[in-house]
Amino acid sequence: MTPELLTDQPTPERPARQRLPAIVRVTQILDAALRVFSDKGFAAARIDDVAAAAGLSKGGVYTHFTSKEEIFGALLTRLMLPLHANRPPLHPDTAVTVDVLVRQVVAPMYDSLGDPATALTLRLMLADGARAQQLVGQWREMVVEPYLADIQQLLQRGAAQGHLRRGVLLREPRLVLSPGVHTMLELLVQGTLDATAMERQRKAHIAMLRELLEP
Amino acid sequence: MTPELLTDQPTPERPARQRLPAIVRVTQILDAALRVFSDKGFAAARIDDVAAAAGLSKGGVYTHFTSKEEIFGALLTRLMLPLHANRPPLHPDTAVTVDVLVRQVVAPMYDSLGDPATALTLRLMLADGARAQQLVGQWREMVVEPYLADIQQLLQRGAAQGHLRRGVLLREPRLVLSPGVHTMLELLVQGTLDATAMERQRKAHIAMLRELLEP
Amino acid sequence: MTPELLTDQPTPERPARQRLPAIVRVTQILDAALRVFSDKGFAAARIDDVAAAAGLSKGGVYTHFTSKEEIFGALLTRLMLPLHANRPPLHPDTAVTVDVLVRQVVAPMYDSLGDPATALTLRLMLADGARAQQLVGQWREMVVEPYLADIQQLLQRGAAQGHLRRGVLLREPRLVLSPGVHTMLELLVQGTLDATAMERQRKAHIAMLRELLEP
Amino acid sequence: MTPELLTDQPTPERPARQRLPAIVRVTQILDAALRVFSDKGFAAARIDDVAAAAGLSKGGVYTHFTSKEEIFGALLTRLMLPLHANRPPLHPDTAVTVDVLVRQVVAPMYDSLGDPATALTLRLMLADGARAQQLVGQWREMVVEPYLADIQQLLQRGAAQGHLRRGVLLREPRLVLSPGVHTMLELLVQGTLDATAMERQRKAHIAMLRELLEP
DNA sequence: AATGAATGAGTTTTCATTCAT
DNA sequence: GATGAATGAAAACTCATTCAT
Repeated sequence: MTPELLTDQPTPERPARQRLPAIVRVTQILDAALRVFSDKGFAAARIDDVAAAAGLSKGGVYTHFTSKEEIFGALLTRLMLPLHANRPPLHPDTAVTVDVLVRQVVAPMYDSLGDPATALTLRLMLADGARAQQLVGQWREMVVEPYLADIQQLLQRGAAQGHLRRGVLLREPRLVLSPGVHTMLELLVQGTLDATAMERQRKAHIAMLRELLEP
Repeated sequence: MTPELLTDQPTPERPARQRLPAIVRVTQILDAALRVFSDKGFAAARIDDVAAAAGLSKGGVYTHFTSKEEIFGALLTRLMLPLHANRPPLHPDTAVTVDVLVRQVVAPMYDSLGDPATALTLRLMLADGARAQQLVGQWREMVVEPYLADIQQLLQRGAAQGHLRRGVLLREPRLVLSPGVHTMLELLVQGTLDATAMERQRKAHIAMLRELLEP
Repeated sequence: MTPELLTDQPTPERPARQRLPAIVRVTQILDAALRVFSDKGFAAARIDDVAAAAGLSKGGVYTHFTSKEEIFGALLTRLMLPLHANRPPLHPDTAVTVDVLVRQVVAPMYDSLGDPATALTLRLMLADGARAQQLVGQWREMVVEPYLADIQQLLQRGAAQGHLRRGVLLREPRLVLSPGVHTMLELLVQGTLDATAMERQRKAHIAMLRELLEP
Repeated sequence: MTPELLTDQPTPERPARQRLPAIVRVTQILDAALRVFSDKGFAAARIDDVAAAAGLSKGGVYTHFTSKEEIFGALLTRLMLPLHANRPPLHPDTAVTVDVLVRQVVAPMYDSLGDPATALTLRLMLADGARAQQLVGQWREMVVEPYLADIQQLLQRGAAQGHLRRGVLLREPRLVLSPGVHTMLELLVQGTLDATAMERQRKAHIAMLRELLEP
C-alpha cells in the first residue's frame, strides 16, 4: 500500500476496457447465461442481463454469439457434455454388491443434486425443451442410454457373482434411479430441498435397493 | 335507400365470428392458454397465440381478461380446483393387497400421464415456477401430501392385515410413486412416450412393488 | 363554425388515433417508402422515416409489413405493375407512320420521364437491384419484352404498308427507345433535367427516328 | 527468458498476416471498397465487408483510413483521376468515315462495358448520387462534355469531307452514344449480359450509325 | 362481444469506431 | 502495421395493450 504509487494514478473514468481471449469470454458469457436463463427462463431473460452478469456490454456479447438462440444452444451443449465424461471408470472384477452399486451410482447422483448446475440444466431442458428437442435427443442417446447400459452390466455381474438377487431391477435398470429422479423433480418444483430431507431420501433410496437386491 | 330493404337484410359483410356467452369464451381462452403457456412458457407465449388457439382475435381475449398476468392467474386458479376432489374414493376395510394398491394408486397415476393437462400443469410449474409458486404450494398441500398420507395409511393397513411386508415403503410412501414420477419426467423431457414404452414401465413399476411388498 | 359546438369540446391531447382500412394504410406506407427509399436509398432509410412520412408510428408499419425487405418488395412490385398496363391499346389497321410511332411510343416515354416515380423506380432497381434480382427478371419478362415485341409489330406493319423504311430498327426495336433511355439515365445521374434540355432531346429523338424510318 | 532464444525465433504463434507497405494496402482497400460499395451501396456496405474483400481485418482498414466516409472520398478521388487521361488520342486530318467513327468511339465504348470498373462507377453514381454529387459533376465536366465535343468535331469534319451525311447526329452527337448507353443500363439492371447479346447490340449500334451517317 | 389497426415501451441486433495486445 | 475484442449509439423488430369501428 505505498501511497506514492496511488497518488499520481488518475483513476480512469472508464474501467479500462477488459480485453480477454475469446475462450475466456465465451465461458464467462455462458456462466452468466446459465444464471440468468435459469433465473428468469430463456424468453424473459434479456441479453442486457446476460451481458451485465458477464461483465461486458451488450454489444460485447454479440462479438461472441450471433443471437440469443445461439447462446442457448451453446449453453445446453456445454451443460450436457460433462454428464458424458462423468461415468465411473469401469472396474475389472471386483465384487458387485449393493454397497458398490451405491458408491458407483447412487452417491454420485445425490452429489450432483447438490450442484446447482444440475437443477438448472434440467430446468432449461424442461422449460425450454421444445427449443432444444434435438439436443435433448442427442443427450439421451449419448449420455442416458449408455449410463443405463452400464448400470445393467453392473447388476448382471453382481447377480452372476451371487451378490445380487435377480429381480425387476435386472431387467429394468431405470428403476435403480427412480427414487433419485423423483427427488430431483421435487427439488426442481420446490426450488430447494433442505439437507435433512435430502439425506433422508438418499437413505430411503439405498434401503430400497437393498430390499430389492440383497439375496 | 329503402328502409324495408335494410330491415331484414342480415349484414353479411363482416364475418362476425361466433359471439358466445362469456363463460364459454373464458373456458376456451383458458384451455388455449394452458396449451400455449405450457408449450412455450409464460414469457414466450404471445396473446396472439392464445387468441388463435382459442379461435378468436387478440382484442377478443381482452374482452374477457384485462392482462396476460390475469390469464395466468385465472389459469392457476382453475388448475387448482380439481385438486381438492381428486383423491381416490376412500375404502372401507377391504383387504389391502398389492393388487389393491396397484388399482388405487399405480393405475390412476399412469392414466393421468395420458392426460395432457397433467404434463402441461407440471411443465407450467417447472417452467414458470417462481410465478407459479402459489400453484406449487397449493399443489403440494392439497394433492401431494394427502395423497401420500393416503398411501401410507393403505400400506399400514395392509401390513397390519398381514398382506404386505413391512419394508422401506412403509416408512417412505414416496417410493411407491417414484417409478411413475420418473416416467413422467421422461415424458416431459421428450415431449412424448410411445404406448409400448409406457406400458413396459407400468409393468416394471408394478413388479417392483410386488418384490418390495409381497410377504 | 358554431362557437357553441367548439366550446365544450376538449381538444384531445392525442390526435385521435387514425384508424384506416389496411389497404389504405398499405398504400400510404408504400407512398412514403417510395419517397424515403428514393431519397436515401434502401439501406440508409429508417423505418421511422417511412412511418413518419406515412403518418403513423413505427409499430404501425409493422402491422402491415413484417420487415423492411418486405416493404421494398411490395414497393417494387407496385411500381412495376403500372408499366404493364400502360401499353397502348392495339389498333386495328390504321396507317403506321413515324408520327403514329411517336404518338404511341416516344411521347409516352418522355411523359413518364416527367413522373418522378419513373426515376425513383429505376433508381431503386439500380441501386438496390441485387436485392430484387428476381423481381427485375420478372419485370423484363412480363413488361419489357412484350413491349418491345409490340413495337416490332408496329414497325413491321408500317413497313408492310410502305409507310416505313426497312432498316436496323425493324430488326432491333430496342434502338427505337435508346435515345429515351439515354435521357433517362442522364436524368437519373444528375437528379434533374431542365424542361428545355428535355424538350430538345425529345425533338432529336424524333428527328432520328424520322431519318431512320421515313422512306 | 534467454535473450538468445528470442532473437532468432520467428514467432509463429500469430499468423501475422501480410504486413505490406501502406500504398499497397490503400490500393487494395480501395479496390475492395469499389467492389463492395458498388455491390451493396455505401450505406449497406460494412467495413468488415471491405476489410474481408481487401484481405485484412477491420482494424487494419482503420490503420489506413479514419472513417468509412473517408474511404468513400478517397475512392471518388481515385475514380476521377483516369478521367483526365481517358480521352481518345487526337486525330490529325484523316478521312472521317463511319468506320473511323466506329473505331474511335463505338469500339472503345463497348470495350469499357466489359471492364467491371465502368459498371461499378456508374452504379456508384446512381446509387449514392447525392453523396457522389462531386463525382457526378466532375465526370460530366471532365469526361462526358469533352467526349461529346470530340465526337461532334469528328462528325463535322467528316461531313465537311463529304464522308458523312448531315443529319440529326451532327446537331446532337449524344445520339451517337445512345444505343451504347442503353446497353450499359441493361447491363446494370441485370447484373450481367452474355457475350452474344452484347455483340448483337454492338452490331446493331454500328448498323444504325451507318444508316444515319453514310451519304 | 369481437375485430384488427395503432401505439409505445421495450428488446434484439447491427456496426462504425476504438483500443489493448 | 495488424488483429480482433469491446463499446455505444442507432436501427430493426416485438408485443402487450388500447380503442375506433
